[in-house]
Amino acid sequence: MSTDKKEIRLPHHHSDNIDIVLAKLPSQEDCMQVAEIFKQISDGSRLRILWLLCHCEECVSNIAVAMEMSDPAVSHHLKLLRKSGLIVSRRDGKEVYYRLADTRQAQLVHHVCEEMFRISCPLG
Amino acid sequence: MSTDKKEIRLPHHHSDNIDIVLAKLPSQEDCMQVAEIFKQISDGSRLRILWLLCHCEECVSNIAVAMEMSDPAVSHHLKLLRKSGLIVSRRDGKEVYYRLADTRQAQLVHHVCEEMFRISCPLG
DNA sequence: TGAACATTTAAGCACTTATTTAATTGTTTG
DNA sequence: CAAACAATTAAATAAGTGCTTAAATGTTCA
Repeated sequence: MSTDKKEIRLPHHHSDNIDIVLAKLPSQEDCMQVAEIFKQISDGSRLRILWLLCHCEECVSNIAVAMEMSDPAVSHHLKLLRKSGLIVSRRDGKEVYYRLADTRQAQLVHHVCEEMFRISCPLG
Repeated sequence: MSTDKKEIRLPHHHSDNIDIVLAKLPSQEDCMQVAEIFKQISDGSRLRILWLLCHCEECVSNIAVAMEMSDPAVSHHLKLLRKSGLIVSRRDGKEVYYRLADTRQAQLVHHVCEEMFRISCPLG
């Protein structure tokens, strides 16, 4: 397994440590993978659903009413969130309950959401 | 100024503290505002550009070569990042230099990106 | 089994987005 | 001023997204 990076020669030279920085530049693949996580909280509706699931476990119809959204719209977002690994689901009778996943990614996303709301919406 | 929230009555009752949670639920407007920040790092190319600007100040053509992208594509992403307030620019002669903004949002985004790469791409 | 409830899926639509190529603007310097 | 370089903007396009309505699937219980 090789860890070589493509040699990049920049047209201009501004700083001496640019080569060190470029050596650590994440690959396109890694960036796409990480961006996929952030994509989950890049939509207001989905971010709001995730915020709720950071604070309680709930079933689809309750989430839909709380969000003032249709069931299919909520189901669509829950599917994306589950596919990304940020939430998990369990069925109990007729209802399917969703909650935050117990992973480091989910914990980090939870944390950054709380902080960003604190910073950007201090009166909220 | 009123801080009232719309009364929401859920179809099902699963937990007793759901009302407390719903009382703290961020508004749709606040969620859209915060999601707008996360939208900046929800695209792999833009996330990679921002990662670079977290580590150095650079001009457009150098960024384009480093990213192996066209100048207009890079310029497009830089425009979005600047509009969001995460980066700032300065012109020096023919070149325009971009760097991370000195704001709490930018610092938080920087931090969460570093952590997410560490967690999701430990070998990168 | 069949009716009612809960959730998901399918199809379609309006809208957004990332990129390319080409043209334009801004800046320096011969 | 004109040529060269740096960056941005414009137009066009292909792909993706969020939501709606309608249909289908899954589950319970009388």
